[in-house]
Amino acid sequence: MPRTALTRDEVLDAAADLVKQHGPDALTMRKLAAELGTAVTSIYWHVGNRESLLDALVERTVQEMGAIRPRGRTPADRIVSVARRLRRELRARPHLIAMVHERGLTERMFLPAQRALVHEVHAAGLRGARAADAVRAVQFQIVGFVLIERNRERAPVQSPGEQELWGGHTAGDPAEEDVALARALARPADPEKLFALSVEALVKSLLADRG
Amino acid sequence: MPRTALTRDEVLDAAADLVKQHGPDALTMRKLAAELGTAVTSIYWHVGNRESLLDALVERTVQEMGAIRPRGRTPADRIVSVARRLRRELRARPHLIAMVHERGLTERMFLPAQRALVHEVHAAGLRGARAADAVRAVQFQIVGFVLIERNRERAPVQSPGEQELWGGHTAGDPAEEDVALARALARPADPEKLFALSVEALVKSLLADRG
DNA sequence: ACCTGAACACCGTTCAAGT
DNA sequence: ACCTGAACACCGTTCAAGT
Repeated sequence: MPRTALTRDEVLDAAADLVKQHGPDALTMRKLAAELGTAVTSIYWHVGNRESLLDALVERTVQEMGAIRPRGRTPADRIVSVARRLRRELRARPHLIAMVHERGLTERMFLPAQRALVHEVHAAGLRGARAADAVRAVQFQIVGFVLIERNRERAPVQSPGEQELWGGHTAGDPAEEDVALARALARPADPEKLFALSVEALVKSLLADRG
Repeated sequence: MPRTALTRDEVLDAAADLVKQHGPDALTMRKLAAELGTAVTSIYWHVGNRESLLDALVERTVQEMGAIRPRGRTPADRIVSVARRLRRELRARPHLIAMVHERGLTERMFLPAQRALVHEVHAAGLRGARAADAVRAVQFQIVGFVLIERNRERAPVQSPGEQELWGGHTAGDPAEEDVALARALARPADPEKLFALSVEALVKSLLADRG
C-alpha cells in the first residue's frame, strides 16, 4: 500500500539530511528510499537520477546563501567584514562547500558577495580593470582559504607534519637562528587570525596601489 | 597460466595511468586487473585495497613534487617565483591535486615549499611569529588559488555567470557608472595575471608591515 | 500521474583453494 | 609467497507492469 503522496521537496529534504549528517557518499538511492518508505524507483520519477538530485541539493543551498551586508566605516573594513561573513557561512555547510566545489559552482555561489565587493572597491576609489582585479583577488583569497581550512580540519594529523619538521634541529635553516619562528611554525596555525591577517594585508595593498 | 610475476610497482604504474587519463573515478579494481591481465584479487595481495592503493599513488607523487629553487634578486621576487613554480607544478597534475586535497595531504606536499618561503621571509627581515604568519599567508594563498583555478577550468560555463551578471544593466550598482569595471568583470578572468597580481600584492604588504 | 518489483550491469572485498 | 574463481553485499539505472 502506497504512503501519502511523495513530493519532490520531500525527497530533497531527506537527501539533504543524509548529506548534512554523513556526507554525500552516504547518500545512496536505496538508503534514501528506505528513509522515505518508498521503492527506490519512485525517487527516480521525482528527481531523475542521483546526479540531478545532488545538483538540486547544491542549487538549493546556493540560493540559501543569500546576500551579504557589509559592516564597518572604511571600505577596507567593510571588505574584511564581507570576507569574515562569507567564511562563516561556508564553514557552517562543510559538506556542501565540497559539493559546490566539486560541481564547479563556487563561482555562482559567490556572485552576491562579488556585487558587495564591487561596491566597496569602487567606494575606495578603484576604477575599471584595476577594480575588477581587486575584487577577484579578494574573492579568490576567501574561497581558497576556506577550501584549505576545511581540508586541514578533516586531516588534523599529518606526518611528517609541521610539528616534526620545525620542532627539531634543521641545519642551515634560518629557523635555526630564529627560535621564535621555528616555534611559531611548530604550533598549529590559528585559522581565524591567519585569515584576518591575510585578507587585511591583501586589501590594504590592493586599495593603496591605485593611480 | 599466470603471467610474469606481478609487482607492486607495476600495479601502481597502471593505476597512475588510469588516474592521469580519466581521473580517480575511472580507477576500478576490475578495470585495473583487466589492464594488468591478472585476477582482481591479485591486486589485493599487493596493495591491500582500493583505498590504500590511492594512498600509495598520492604518496608517490607528493614525493615527486621535490624541492623548489627560488629565483630573483629581492626576497619579494624570490617568493613570487616560488609561488609561480608551485602553481605550474600543481597545474601539471590536475587529478592529483584533487586527490591530495581530498586526502588532506595538501599540507605535507607543501613542506618543501614552506622551507623555501621561510628562508626568503627571513631574508626580507621578518622574524618570529610575524615571519611564520607571512609564510602561511602566502602558502594558503597559492594553494587556495590553484584549487579554485582548477575548479574554474572544469566548469567553464556557468549560468548565470559573471558575463550575464555584469554584461547587462544593473540599477543602483557602481558598475553602472563604471563601464570599464563592468566590462572587465564580464570578461573571463586571466588567471595567470590575477595570480601574479594577488601574490605580489600580498607579499608586498606582508614584507612592508614589519616592525 | 505516480508507484512498484524484477532484472541488468556494475562495484569492492573476502575467502577457501590452488601452486 | 603469490595467484585464482566463486561468492557476498552492495551500488545506479532501466523497464514493463500496475493503479
